[in-house]
Amino acid sequence: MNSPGRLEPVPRRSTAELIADQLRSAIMHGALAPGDQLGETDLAAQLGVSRGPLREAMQRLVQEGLLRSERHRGLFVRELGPEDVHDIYVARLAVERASCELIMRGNRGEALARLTAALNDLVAAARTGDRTAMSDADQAFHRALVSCSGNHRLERMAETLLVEARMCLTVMQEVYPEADELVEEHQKLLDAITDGDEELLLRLIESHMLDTVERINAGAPTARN
Amino acid sequence: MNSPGRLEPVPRRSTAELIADQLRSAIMHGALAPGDQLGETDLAAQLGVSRGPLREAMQRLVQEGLLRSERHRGLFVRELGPEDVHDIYVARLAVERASCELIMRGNRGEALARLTAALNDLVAAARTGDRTAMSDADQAFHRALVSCSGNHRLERMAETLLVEARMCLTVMQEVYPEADELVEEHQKLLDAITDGDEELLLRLIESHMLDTVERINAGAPTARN
Amino acid sequence: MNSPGRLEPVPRRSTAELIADQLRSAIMHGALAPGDQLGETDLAAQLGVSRGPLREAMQRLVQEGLLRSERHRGLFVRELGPEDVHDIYVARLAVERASCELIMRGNRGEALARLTAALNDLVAAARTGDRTAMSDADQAFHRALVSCSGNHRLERMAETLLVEARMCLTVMQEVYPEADELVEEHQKLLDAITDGDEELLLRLIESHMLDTVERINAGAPTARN
Amino acid sequence: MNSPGRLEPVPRRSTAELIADQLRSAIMHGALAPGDQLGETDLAAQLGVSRGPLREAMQRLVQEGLLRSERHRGLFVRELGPEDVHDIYVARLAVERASCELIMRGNRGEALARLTAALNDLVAAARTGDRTAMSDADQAFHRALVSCSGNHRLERMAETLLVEARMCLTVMQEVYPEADELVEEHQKLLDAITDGDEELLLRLIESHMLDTVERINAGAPTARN
DNA sequence: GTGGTCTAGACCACC
DNA sequence: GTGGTCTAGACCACA
Repeated sequence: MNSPGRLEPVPRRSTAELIADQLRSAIMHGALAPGDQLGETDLAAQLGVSRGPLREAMQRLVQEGLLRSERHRGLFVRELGPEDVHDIYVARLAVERASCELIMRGNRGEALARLTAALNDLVAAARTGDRTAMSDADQAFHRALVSCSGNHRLERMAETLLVEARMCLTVMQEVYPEADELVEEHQKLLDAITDGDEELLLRLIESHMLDTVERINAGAPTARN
Repeated sequence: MNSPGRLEPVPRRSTAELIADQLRSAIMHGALAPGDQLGETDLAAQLGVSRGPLREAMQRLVQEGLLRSERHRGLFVRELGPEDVHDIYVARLAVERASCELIMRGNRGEALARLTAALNDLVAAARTGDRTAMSDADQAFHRALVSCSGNHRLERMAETLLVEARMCLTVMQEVYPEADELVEEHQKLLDAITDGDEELLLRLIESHMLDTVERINAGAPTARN
Repeated sequence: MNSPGRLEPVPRRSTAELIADQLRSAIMHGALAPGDQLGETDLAAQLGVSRGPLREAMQRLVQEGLLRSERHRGLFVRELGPEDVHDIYVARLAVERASCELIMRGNRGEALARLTAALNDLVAAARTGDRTAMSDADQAFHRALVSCSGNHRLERMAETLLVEARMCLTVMQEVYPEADELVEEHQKLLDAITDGDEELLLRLIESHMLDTVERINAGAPTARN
Repeated sequence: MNSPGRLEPVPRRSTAELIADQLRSAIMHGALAPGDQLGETDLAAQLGVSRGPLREAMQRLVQEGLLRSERHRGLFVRELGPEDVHDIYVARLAVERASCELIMRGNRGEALARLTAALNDLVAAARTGDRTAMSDADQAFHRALVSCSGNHRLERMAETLLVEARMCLTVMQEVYPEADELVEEHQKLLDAITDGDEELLLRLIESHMLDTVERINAGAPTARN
């Protein structure tokens, strides 16, 4: 916690980073839908920047795998098919499972504090019934989970995966679980951490991921890859 | 309200502006106290910037009157005496009175909405009993009041005055009003706006300001100017 | 009041401050017109200073609101639209009205002396028929008015507002009142102070400001904001 | 598997991608060492490209975490400390463990074929005794392992992690295992896959990773992070 | 003063 | 026409 008015280094992020965040968010929420082309001129105008830094930002997203580059054609938002959904959640499982293990063997106290806070936010969002808010809180919970592992590489990998997972949900909103169910699943995860029951926790996180794949691919019209 | 993920211009403020904000906040909260000298080298290191932009930022604060420049000696945080307290609150009265008049003759609906929100924050802060939070909320209320006038020049002038007013309070915390009283005074202001009673509103804002001067200068040990 | 020949500390102002004054004056008189870009290299050469202090001076004017900063594009003289004219004069009204009140309740004698002198200068300028001289004298009268309030914050705020008001006039010279009218209006203000008629004074200062807004926005081609 | 002579689309990769590969390779092999600054002008000249595409490529590596950006200072090769070594190998463990599971439950035949080939290359490299060749073959083995999982996200994540792991080794070459040992460890992994012994395989891959962390951090002088 | 950063504008290749 | 690419030039910040 910062004492108010303390002198701290001014946080100055590069323009490319700011733009990348903006684009990532737009892709995540579906403002830029899978398959959409990203026109440089338009985007630059909308974002109030010139094409240079915009191109740098887009290359970041290409690197992440959120954009697909076709030479001399342009950049497009990557499209997701059923096998992508599976890939994404299996990869998330790998990352979050490792995070869980690290948490159980590490500083469980801090993790509990942060995750409890995240769960409270999720409950609050569930009460409003707002799908977007619920998704945001869901995502924040899992981001916190990985962050609590203390492993920056896992965090880095999770960041992209969470955005991709969100894309899956955005395209097919109808299959998102009910508010009660969503809260309950995360409550169980938290309980397992509280109880120190690692085996249970790993089983829960596995089913949490794999069930989601089932749900999405069951309900979804097949998208092109 | 922004739809999430909408593409918006990336907000990029200059380094000098960011530093100025940081310094203003530090002065406001007393981390840089009246009379303190601002060493370029130290500050630059603490803020993680080089001396160039730091000097530019400091010149901004000199222009605002928060810093005092002594040639070839350095820059110092301006000290406030009783007559400054009076000056500040009389100037605030001029600005906020004008704002009130504009609000009563302008878009009262929007003003009510924003000020009600600000009052709620103040009530919440009062419940915690945290002096700093209460001051912040108090300040935010008045900033909102002036902002609702729609007059950018009044806003600009208020910005500096609010910081100076805060400096007065920071130096002499003991005289800050009780939580109940604070909330009540602002509630009355809001009620007057709701009722459309301009005459009452102007009387209230006047006493709100002049009473504060009394309270501060009564309770305060005389500071050097 | 300085007794002539008294030895007083020479006011050694910083380079940045001197440069800022130069620039402010240039903007005020239209040598730097609204929308103009301020090239660092050129200006530094013209003023015979290096870029460092020049940048510091320009940041002062940005803080005042006379310049607008576009990141990595440069600094530009702020452009004024009709709503700016309104904002400026309403803000001036707030400041000068407060000053008038303080004068009527304070040392009216000194105020009368200084304002009478200022009015004489205005009359002299009116005789020459030189528009710039008249504007200068007009501005000096109002600066003196606010200065007589004895409130340094009001003076500080007036300083910028007077420059902005002058910019409005510079852009649209044709609407400036006739010499007779100008003198008469200020004579009335002075009379009201002499007579101690506060109510009349406030009414006069209000119409003085608001009429000017009317005159400017009526006669002026709409400028971009 | 390409049948030789088949006509396939030429992989026309963007300039930025090609440059990124070059840089990544240079970092991996230590031609660009941790802490080194990447001067735009120099690099552009050396690579025979202009600064635009170079900047785009560098932003890719920033996104990957191989470069660190300091605003207005430049880009630097990220430095690795002991805790980074741990992070990297734990993350690799998560990725490769998941890959192993997928292989055991998927198309084990193809995996065996590709991994046997990779092991043969490793053996050949071991015979030459060339450290770099051994590292290359080691890396190729693990890249193949993850690739056999068929999960593109795991592949993507492994790509960066393998480069980072290689950086760890490059900095501290002396701790790289003996040729015999290296071959033996990988032979065991292959045997476990052949035998279909998933439990053993997971234990082997875990110790393979964690032992490496031990070895590196034991033998290494503490590097700055 | 040097070098990072961004903008603006031009040219060329592809569709 | 649009995007990919590159150059020129200015601002910005560091040393």
